Amino acid sequence: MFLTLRAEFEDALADALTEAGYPATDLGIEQPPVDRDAVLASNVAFRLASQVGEPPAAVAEEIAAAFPLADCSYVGRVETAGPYLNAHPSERYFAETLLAAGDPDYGRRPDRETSVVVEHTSANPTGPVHVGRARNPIIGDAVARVLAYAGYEVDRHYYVNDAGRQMAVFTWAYETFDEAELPEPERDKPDYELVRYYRRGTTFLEEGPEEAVEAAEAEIQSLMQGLEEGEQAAYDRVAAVADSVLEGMRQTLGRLPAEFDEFVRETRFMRDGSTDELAAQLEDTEYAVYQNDAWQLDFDEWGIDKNLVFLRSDGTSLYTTRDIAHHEWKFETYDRAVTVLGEDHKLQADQLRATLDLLGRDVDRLENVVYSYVTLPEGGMSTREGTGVDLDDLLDEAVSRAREEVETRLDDRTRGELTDADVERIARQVGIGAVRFDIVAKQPTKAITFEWERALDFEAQSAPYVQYAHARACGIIEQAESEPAPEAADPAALTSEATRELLSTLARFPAVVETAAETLRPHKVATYARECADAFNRFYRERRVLEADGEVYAARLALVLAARRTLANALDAVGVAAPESM
RNA sequence: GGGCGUGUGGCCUAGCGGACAGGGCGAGAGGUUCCUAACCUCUCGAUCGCGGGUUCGAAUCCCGCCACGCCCGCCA
Repeated sequence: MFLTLRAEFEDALADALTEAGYPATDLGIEQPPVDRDAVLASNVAFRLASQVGEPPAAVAEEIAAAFPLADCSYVGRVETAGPYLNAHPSERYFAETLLAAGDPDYGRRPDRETSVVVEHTSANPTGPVHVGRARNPIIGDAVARVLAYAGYEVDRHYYVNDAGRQMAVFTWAYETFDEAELPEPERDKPDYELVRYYRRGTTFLEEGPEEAVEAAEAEIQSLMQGLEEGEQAAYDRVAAVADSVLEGMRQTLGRLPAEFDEFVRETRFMRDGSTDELAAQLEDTEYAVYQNDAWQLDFDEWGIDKNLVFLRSDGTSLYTTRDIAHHEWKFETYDRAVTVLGEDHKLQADQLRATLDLLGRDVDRLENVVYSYVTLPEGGMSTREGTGVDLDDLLDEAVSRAREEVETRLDDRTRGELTDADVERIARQVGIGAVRFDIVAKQPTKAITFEWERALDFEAQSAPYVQYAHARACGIIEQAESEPAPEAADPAALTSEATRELLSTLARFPAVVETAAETLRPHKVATYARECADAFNRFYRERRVLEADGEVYAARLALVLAARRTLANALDAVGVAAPESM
């Protein structure tokens, strides 16, 4: 509803400006501060005043007088406040918001008939997912969800780097070392079991006797060569390791939840010949240079002073070469491609983009979401070195703390009994939701230092805060004597500031989804969910629903339903569960 | 050295050209005969890293500097 109102205000304001004899460019539309009950405002008067040489407030008055209010159905009133022009909503705006927000699909935008692939996580399958990497699946999944809400057809991909040296080392280590000489696995899961070989192998290569290391290196080299030449046996050996580890990682990521439509293997683009084809194509471009026996691309024209080697002197391809072939495939298959990647991959991403550009692809279809890693107070996390906090441990701890919370509240409950299974489910929704929300609510480019207490705060501004507001709304509806009936409710019965403010907040949800999707910033939805919970909690404290009568009761109950839907969908759009009771 | 990113009360964070910079944590004071107090209300606390500039107007844009992070491999 807000989107419609904004469009209406823009048109009417443009008309008013023309009518008053001003140019209708740059309408200066903004959101007024929270303490104003206007929904939209314009600051055009500032600019026009300096052009015309009149005081801004006088110009604002002039525009207000010319404002075609009669043509508007959602803008009910326009007022000046000094130099500002404030638009107040009509009763119809509130009525339609109440109706729209009661829909289970509230916030979902119409189908755009545009497919987009969101690639995220794509961590090398070397071991358990640790918290340092956890931002990627959480942001990635939220980006995918927000895009889906905004009307895109979304596929989620995990790109598996199964062709690199790391995986060759891992495979060699797995085939070489005996389980008997390894420590006990930290968990009974394939990723935890296998990472022991990987750690053992890398340690051996660093510290082992020179001759043995050389022999190992030869074996690793031959494995990589096998992959490059398309030997089935080589693929099978690597896949045996990669698939097992990946399965363990998939289980952990599924807890967030972060699920994938497809695990796209790097080796796929070697086996189908597309990497070789691409390399040949690149050699023929005017940006290709042959230096030091290796084929490279020169990106001066793109302002990148670092050449990209796309064929080694031995003629083999590199990770980035394969990734370019991978992206050519994405471009053929999807309308848009979004990649969520760590800040350390930025240069590579810029080179990838430049390469696609020089190949004549429309690189506007490719967008990146870049995030910084989560670090520990003492430094970064590493799978190879085994430093860091495993995501499984963080989630377990979050769930267990949430369970304690639920259990201490059990005695104070006034509504319904909870079974043990309910308690467990709620603990999981709340605990994992808290971790997830904490990450998704922050701008990805900001660095995060991991601290248990901060990651597991269940109070204000957290997921549980929003979830709690949702559960309250559910509680009211559950105990109401009649079903909420938005179509029969009259918002005129909603008179208090708190009710009006809540309704105004709910009205903005579709616009928030739109902006978040456009800018690929799911944290905007998280911020909004918090604002919704704030508005609902204030309403909850000030106005009783179940004790009201007649029109007021019906209107408030409809408002509660609207808030419930909005809160549930805002949480869903960032991938946080919305329990009906907690 | 070059490139990219970040710098907002003690701590975390929103805002990224417009109305006195919003929240939360923390500290303090209140609030439940009433729909779940994981809540609400009030108080305390900010040279928006520093210095210039553009503008009627700058946390927001430009330039310089400082601090921190990341990258600058025929690794991934």
